[in-house]
Amino acid sequence: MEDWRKRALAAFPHLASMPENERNEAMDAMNVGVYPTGTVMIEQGRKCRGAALVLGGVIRVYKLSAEGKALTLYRVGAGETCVLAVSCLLGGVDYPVIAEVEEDAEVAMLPIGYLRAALMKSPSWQTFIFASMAESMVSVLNVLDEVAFRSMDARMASRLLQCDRNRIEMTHEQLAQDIGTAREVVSRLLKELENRNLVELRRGTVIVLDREALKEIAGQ
Amino acid sequence: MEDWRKRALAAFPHLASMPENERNEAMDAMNVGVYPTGTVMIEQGRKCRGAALVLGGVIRVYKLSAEGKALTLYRVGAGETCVLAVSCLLGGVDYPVIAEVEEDAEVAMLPIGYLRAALMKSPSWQTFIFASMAESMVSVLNVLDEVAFRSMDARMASRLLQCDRNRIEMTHEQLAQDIGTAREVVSRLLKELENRNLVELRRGTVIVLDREALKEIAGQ
DNA sequence: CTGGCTATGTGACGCGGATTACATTAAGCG
DNA sequence: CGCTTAATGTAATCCGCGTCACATAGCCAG
Repeated sequence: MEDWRKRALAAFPHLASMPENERNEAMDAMNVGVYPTGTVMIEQGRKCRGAALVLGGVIRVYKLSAEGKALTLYRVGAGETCVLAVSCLLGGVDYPVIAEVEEDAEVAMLPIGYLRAALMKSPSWQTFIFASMAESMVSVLNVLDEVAFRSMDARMASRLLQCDRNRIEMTHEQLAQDIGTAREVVSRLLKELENRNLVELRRGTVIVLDREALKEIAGQ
Repeated sequence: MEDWRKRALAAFPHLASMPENERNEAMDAMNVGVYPTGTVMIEQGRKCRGAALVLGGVIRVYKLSAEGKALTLYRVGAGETCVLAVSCLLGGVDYPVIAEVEEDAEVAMLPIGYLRAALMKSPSWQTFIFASMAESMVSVLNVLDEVAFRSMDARMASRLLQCDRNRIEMTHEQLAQDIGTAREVVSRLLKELENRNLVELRRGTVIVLDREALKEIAGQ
């Protein structure tokens, strides 16, 4: 068995639990590739050609304003798929966001035709795709909620809370692009948090010291 | 044939073009009801129990902030379905928005169980549901774009452009709830537009006079 | 260890728009 | 027809945060 197939099975339980012939057929249909950081998988307003199953690495999906301001919608990691794309594929609509590789990503592309057929006959695929769709919808709605109703410091706090091991290895500039503001604003807000001993600042990383207090700021 | 069935066929072409036995089975599974303006179909954070196919009237889907500010995501009219709900249903996630009847609505509820089965075997249903999903995703992304990147006057202008026969029968308060701002702001912006002869203001309605100029303000 | 780059710190300033606080006007109704 | 209520007009003010304009500080390569 090719190497990527093992990784695919590890990353996607629904594939693993599929009848063997069905699984092999699906995997035969996939095109696997490794894309380096910075690769733009999908551009604003372009149709895409398949469902991208991510085996490893991270893809960031974001919107870009006319003036170049960015706002991250969500990230897609191992075991996930870029469903927004799938939904647009199947619905035949343009994909109004940008998807860009953030950490070298191994991706299995499943052609739209195969996926369509699979959705008809395979409960595994159906459950998987619908669950992914719902999940990404919820992500987008959460972003919308934050952008529409919350102040920058609340958004900053809630961004800091989504990290593992209380470290975020990003520059202020990158954080700014994430939550959709200017770098100076991020610096200001972080400095304020550091003064209150809620975070520690290093060059290129933020360390969270007090999650509880940040939750308070983020607001429920 | 019951009356609502005719209306359903008229509103949903995919139903009409379905094999007759399949169609009848689907319609037998539906629960039809008329809901008056103001009925809350789905509340924030509640799971819902079926796919709502709208036969007539309008349902407004919106988000509500902690402080009570509202922001409309999209409206669902005859021939459409509230897919956000469907997506959450199928994905088993909570529905993080509110759906409320804006104009007395006749709705056919298709139980989740039936829908699941139908999606497995019926290309018609599959196409319909995926198209609806993609469409609502695009709506939400457009709202996000506006909220995140555009100024109030641009949002006002683009709101005014989505109307038929150049009339919008809403109070400033309602418009404010639509685009997520305060009533005073709407009044100010509209007055400004009236002074520039782009709209005419009556009590409870706005009349669009110059779509081209509004498009200019809305920004591409 | 030094020059040059990238990341960060910080103040000053301005603008959009939210808020407050009323005045005014139109519509509906007894 | 006057009263009541809902809708609108309009200041004045405030505040978040985006922008500009730099200063400083780590970091790596030569």
